[in-house]
Parts: sequence; structure tokens; C-alpha cells
Amino acid sequence: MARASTRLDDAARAGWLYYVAGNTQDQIAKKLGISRQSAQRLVALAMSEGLVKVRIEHPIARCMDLAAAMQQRFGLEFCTVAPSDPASSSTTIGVAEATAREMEQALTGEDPVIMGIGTGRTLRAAVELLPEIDCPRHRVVSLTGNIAPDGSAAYFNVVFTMADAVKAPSFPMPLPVIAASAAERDALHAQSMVRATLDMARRATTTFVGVGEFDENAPLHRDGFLSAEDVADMRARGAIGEIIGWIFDAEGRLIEGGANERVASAPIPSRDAGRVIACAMGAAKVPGIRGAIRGGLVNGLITNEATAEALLSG
Amino acid sequence: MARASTRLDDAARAGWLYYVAGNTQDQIAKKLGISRQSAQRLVALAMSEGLVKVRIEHPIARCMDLAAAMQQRFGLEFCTVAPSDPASSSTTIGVAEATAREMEQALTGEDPVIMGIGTGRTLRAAVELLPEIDCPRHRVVSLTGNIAPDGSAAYFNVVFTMADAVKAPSFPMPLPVIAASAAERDALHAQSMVRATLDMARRATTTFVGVGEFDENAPLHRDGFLSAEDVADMRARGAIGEIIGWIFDAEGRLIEGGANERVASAPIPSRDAGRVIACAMGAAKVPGIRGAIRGGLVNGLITNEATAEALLSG
DNA sequence: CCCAGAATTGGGCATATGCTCAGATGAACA
DNA sequence: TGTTCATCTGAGCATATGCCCAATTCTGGG
Repeated sequence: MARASTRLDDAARAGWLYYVAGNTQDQIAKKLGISRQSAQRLVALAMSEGLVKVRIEHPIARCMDLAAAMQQRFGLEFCTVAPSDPASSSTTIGVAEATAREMEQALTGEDPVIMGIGTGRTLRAAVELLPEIDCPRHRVVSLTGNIAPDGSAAYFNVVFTMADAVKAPSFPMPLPVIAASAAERDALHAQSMVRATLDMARRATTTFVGVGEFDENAPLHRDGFLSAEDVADMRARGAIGEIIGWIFDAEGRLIEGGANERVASAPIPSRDAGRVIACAMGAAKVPGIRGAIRGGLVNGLITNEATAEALLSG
Repeated sequence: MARASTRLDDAARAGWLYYVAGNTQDQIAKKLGISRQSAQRLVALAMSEGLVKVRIEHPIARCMDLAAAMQQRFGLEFCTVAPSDPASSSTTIGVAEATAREMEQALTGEDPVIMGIGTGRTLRAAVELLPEIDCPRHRVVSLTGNIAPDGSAAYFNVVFTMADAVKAPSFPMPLPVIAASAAERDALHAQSMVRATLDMARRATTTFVGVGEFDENAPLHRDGFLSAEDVADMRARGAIGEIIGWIFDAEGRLIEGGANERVASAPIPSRDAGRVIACAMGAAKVPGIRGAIRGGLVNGLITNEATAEALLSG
């Protein structure tokens, strides 16, 4: 009788007794007439030989699988996939909850964090789900301006809403997302308050950003920061998506020139020094999300099942 | 959002991280932002809620499942199911190996055992597979006579073969399996040597017996212990199988009168004080095996897949 | 608004598990 | 037959796990 097969047989037996019958390794050792250590080795062998198949019977399991596949495929440090609700056409459901959960966790930790916050509908929905937390040791810094083109406070800027829920010092930026010219942008950035905020943004340890699509529905256009001509120009240069105003192409390279010369946002914080998590879902955003993670603009992603599947199938 | 579903979601997440991703509970706790104990509770919940399905991808797993089902269904204290080899028509393959394994284990233990041994082709095949063991602290006692009807040593008596392999004191019985009459049986049993052996048989702690079918191929008939008339008579009384010569019906009740009055074997040892393990396989033996376990003549069984399936489907 | 009961949480500890290391065992080969 | 190398084994220990208990937080009445 072949020794190898006997060994695998024993491994299967041990694995069955351990995982299916719930025996301890001591009990297995006794039943098989071997030492506890040998039983442990057999159980480990059964596992490493792939004899043991575990699956979780729950919708969440699919999300976890997708998240693991995303991390593997795109080298993400962090990925969460929320269940898709096919019955809902909301553009935030699931992702907003997961983002709120992640924000809450970052703010509940002991170590002081500088949380960078981008802009967009998804983030806004997430922040509105935040419970009241008292965390004076953390700081929340906006990476984008909060002035709409008409001079009002930009609705989708998030830092004020966040300040309501979270008792942490917050740092908005009294700027538009995109200035009228590079010179105006430089002048605004020269203000000492703004300089201090930009400096803090550079040191953010945890950052949440939305991803804007860059097609005819580009939020930068809808919100009035870019004209239709700006959009057409940037699309001609390869624009496919946008993060806190910075416009990038399908490879995640920031487009040089054009509207990007006038972006008044802080640069995207360092992905080496901290987490930069994109929170986005929806078919329209798939090319943008793919670009952002391929180009390393972000090292984390919170999305939903359908979007993750689309990203992985591309 | 329903609390219960969130709790199960978390359990599924924790279960996935634990069983699929191989995280420790500490890591899970950190990732989910909860305490280690809560993570443990979630993992346990995932298990108890049946979210975690484990299966072993190996032919042996089916055997283990069948064995567990047999124990459950028939209240056996012990059951082993060996893989069936459909390519072989051997009447012992698999079962003999498993029996040898079990014998070896009983003899390798520290506690002194009195091992009772029945008769039959299966047992003989098993004993021939035994390695040399030196175990003077154990005793091996034959439960049946070893004299064939023609006066020669009965081939299928096992205790001598066993004595070759196992360095333990062994106790054969110089008797036929079935005597010519009850009076002759009583006379034989009156011998002091036989009485001592019978006494020891009564105290056997581990016993291996074969199960003989009781049809036209009944081993008791083939080996010349019973005439065709005896067989017909006992079958008319409901005989369906036989263990060390004792003939029983479909419910495992020993048949009163007839050939059983002349059986010279020791009684089947106590199933309360020790293990009595039937080692048998094959379609012909299914009714006999079923009777033996239903009637509690044995409390252990070593069989093969096909036989176990037949027993469970009946 | 306050309180009793129930559920939930985290500390602490006994047990189970995974892993390393030195010695034993066995196989291949001169 | 003796030697060498590789594999296997079991002791010991650090870590992980499961579970009990006291403290705390919710919940549903008075």
C-alpha cells in the first residue's frame, strides 16, 4: 500500500475529526493511536493539502471574497466590499454604511489621527451616518475647498457635517475646489491659514475620498466648477475620473495642464505614510476607480459587490 | 436596520476572517474594532448558526460520515467504515486492514487488556496483517473452539496466527465450535483448562468477532459444523446470522433450542464491560450485521462503505 | 424620571494549539 | 555490515482559544 496515500488518508481522517466532528487534537490522537503532535501535524497537513474546504453560507461571504480578490489583484492595502442591494438605485447605499463604520473605527482608536476628508455625495452620506463621538485627540482636515462657484458654501463639502457629529478639531478650507486661474489658486494658497491647513492635509494618516466620474455627468461640471469646454478639453487629454478635483486618466496619472493647473485642493496625501481610501460605487465610476487604484492614487477602497465584480472582470 | 441581521452579518464576517482568511481572533477584533472576546463570540455564533460549512475533500470523508451516521442510528459505541474498492471482489479488503489497525491499537495501549477473538475469514485476514508486537501484559483468548469436525485444527481459528505475531499469552480452546450434543458440550466445558479459558473469555475487555451469514453459504455449514438439516431447521426458527457459532434472528435474539443448544463457544462477552466489535462486510452479511447491532450482540462495528450504506438504507 | 431585569462586555484563567529543537528511526548506498 | 542523510517523533514553550464571572449598558415598565 502506497505510503503517501495512507498519510493523506490519515490527514483526511484527522481533518474530519477536527473540523467536522469537533474533536480536540488530543481526542484525535487518542482515537488514531498517535501523539498529540502527530495529530496536529495531520490536521495541518489536511489543511495545507487543501483537503479542508470551508465556506461561509451568508451573503457577506461573497463580499469578503471579492474584497480579498481586489486586494490581491490590485495590491490594495485595504478593501471593503459592501453587499449590493439590487432593489435600490441609491448611489451610496451600502458603501456609505461601510465608510461610516470605517470612519468611526478610525476615530475610536487611541492613537491620534489626522483624518483627511474629500468631497462628494458618497462621503456626505457616510458622514451623516456617523454617531456622535467625542474624540478631541483627533483632527479632521478637509482636502478641498468648501466655496461653491456662486460663493455659497458647497453643499457636498463634508467637513462641517462631520464636525457636528464628531467632537474633534476640524479644518475646512475657504476656497473653491477649482480656482479661476493658477494665479488665483496660488494667491489663495498663500494665505497663512490655508497654508497651515494644507500642511496638515499633507500629514493626514487616514483619508477618505470620493471618486468622481469624468463624463457628461462629471460632478465637477454639475457643481459648476468646470465648464463644458473644460470637461471636453480634459477628456481629450484622457481624463477618466477625479479625486478631490484632481483629474486623472485611465492609468491613474494626473493629467498635466488644463484644469488641473487651477485645482485648489490639497494634493492627495501620501499613500506611503497612511491610508487613502476611495469610497465609491456604481457603473459610471468603474473606469475612474480602476484608474485610481491602478495608478496608486489610493491604497484603499470601499465599494459594493456589483462594482467590485465590474472592476475584477475588466 | 434590523439589529439581528447586523449581528449575523458580523458573525459571518468574523467567521470568514477566521476560517477562510485564517486570521486569529485578535486580528479579527482589531479589524472589526471590537474586543477579542466579542470576536470569539462572533466566530462561535457563526459556527452555531450553521453559517460555517466545512467539508473534507477526500474519499475518507464519506467513510467518516457513514461511521458517524451508523453510531447515531444504531447507538454503536464504536464504528469504523473502510473505503470500498469496487474493483475488488475480496470479502475482506479494507475491513481487514481497519480491523488490524484497531487490534494493534488495543494491543499497543498501556492498560492490560484481555482480547477476545472470534473466528472467520475476515478476522483471519486482519490478523495476518498484524505487525510483530511485543505485549506480554495483554492476553488473547479464543472465544471458539479450534477443532474442525474431522479432528484437524480448524483453519479459520485465529488465535494461533495471532500468537505468531503478538508476543502475548494466548488461550485457545480445544473444542469444536459446535459439539455433537448438549451433553458432549457440557462435558467438554467441564474440563478445568476449558473452564479457566471460558472464565477469561467472560472478562474480555476488547473483543473482535466475525459475523457469519446464515443462508445456503453459512460458514458453519461450509466448514462442516452444521448439516444442511441443521441449517434448514434454524432458518425455520428465524436464523439470519451467527457470531462465534451463536445463531440469532433478524432482531439479534439468540435462537433458543436447535443447534444453539450444542454451541461450545464462550458466550459473547459483556457489551457493558467492554467493547465487542463485529468485523464484517458484504451484501450477504447485511441482515446478520443488522440483527447483531439491533439486538446489541455487539457494540462496535468495522465494515466498509457499501455495507454501511446498505445497513443505513434498510 | 427612576428602577429592576436582561443582555452585553471585558478581565482572568484553564485549556488547546502551533511551532521549534534535539534526538530517534529508517532508508539508501558503499 | 556500517555509514550517512533525510525524515519523523515527542518534549517544551509561547500563543491562541474558550469560558466563567463581575461590571456595565440597554430595555421596558412603574
